[in-house]
Amino acid sequence: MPELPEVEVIKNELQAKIRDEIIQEFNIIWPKSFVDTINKLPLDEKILELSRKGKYIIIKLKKSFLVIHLRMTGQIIIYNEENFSKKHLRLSIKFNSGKFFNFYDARKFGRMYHVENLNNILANVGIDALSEEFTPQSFYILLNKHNRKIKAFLLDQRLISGLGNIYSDECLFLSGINPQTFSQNLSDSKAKTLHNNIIKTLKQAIKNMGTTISDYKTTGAGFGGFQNHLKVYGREGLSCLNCNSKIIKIRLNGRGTHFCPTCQNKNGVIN
DNA sequence: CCACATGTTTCATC
DNA sequence: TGATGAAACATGTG
Repeated sequence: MPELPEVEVIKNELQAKIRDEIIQEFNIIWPKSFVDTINKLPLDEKILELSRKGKYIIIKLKKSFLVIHLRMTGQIIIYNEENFSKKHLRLSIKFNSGKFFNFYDARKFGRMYHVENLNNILANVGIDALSEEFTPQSFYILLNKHNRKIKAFLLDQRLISGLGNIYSDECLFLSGINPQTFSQNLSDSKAKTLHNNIIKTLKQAIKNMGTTISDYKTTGAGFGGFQNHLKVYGREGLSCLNCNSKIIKIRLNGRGTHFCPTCQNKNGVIN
C-alpha cells in the first residue's frame, strides 16, 4: 500500500514526467474519485511543481492545486500513447504533448482533489516524517503530549505523517520496541532510536523504489523492491531474523501488527 | 460464502 | 478531553 516512500517515488517520477505539461482534457470515469471544490476543470493549465506531505501528492497549477491521496489501491501510471488498459481506470488527464496521466484504483477509496487552498486538506496532516521539522525533540514532545500505544501513535497521520502499517511494524522491530508500549513509557534513548530508524527505513525504502505487496506500482507500471527487505511485516510464524523466535501477529488498533516477542519485549517500558 | 487486507473519516463509548 | 473501537467506504483474494 502506498505509504511515504511509495508516494515519494511517484512524486519524484511525476516531477520528471509531467512537469511543464499542459492539461488538454479531463476524462472522469468514476466521478467520486474526483472532488472539485472549485467546480471548474483546470483546462489549458501548466503543471508547475510537484511536492508531497505525508501520503499526499500536491500538484501546483497557476492558481490552484491538484491533491492526490492513493489510499490503499490507487495507482498513477503515465502513458505516452492512448494504448492503456481501462480496467479500474477512474480518471485520465490528457496533456497537449499527447501524454496521459491515468489514475487507477481497484477499491475506489483514493481521491484527487482540485482546491484553491491547501489548508483545507492538509490542516490536520502532522509533521512529515522526512521533513526537517521531524527532529528528536519534536518527536519527543509529541510522544509525551499523548499516551497511546506506540503503533497506534505512529499510524496517526495527525501526529507524524507518512508511516502506514508496513513501515510502522518495520521501524518498531528495528528499534526493539513492543508495538503495545505506551508512548509516554518510551525511554529517551528508545525514542531516539525509533526516530532514527523511521528516517533510515523510509530512505532505504525510497532507494528501493518502495514496497510492492499487492497493488503499488511506479508511474511506469513497475514494482518496488523493498518487499524483499522487510524483516517482520508479513512474516507471521517465520523465524525472527535476529533471534530465531517465531514472529507473531496480533490485532492492534484494528490493524494486523507483526513483531518478535523476544526482541520486542518490554524494552523501553519504564514501569 | 466467509474472513481478511490496507487508509482514513466519522461516530459512539468509556 | 483524549484514547479506543467499530463501522463505513468498495473490491479482490484465499
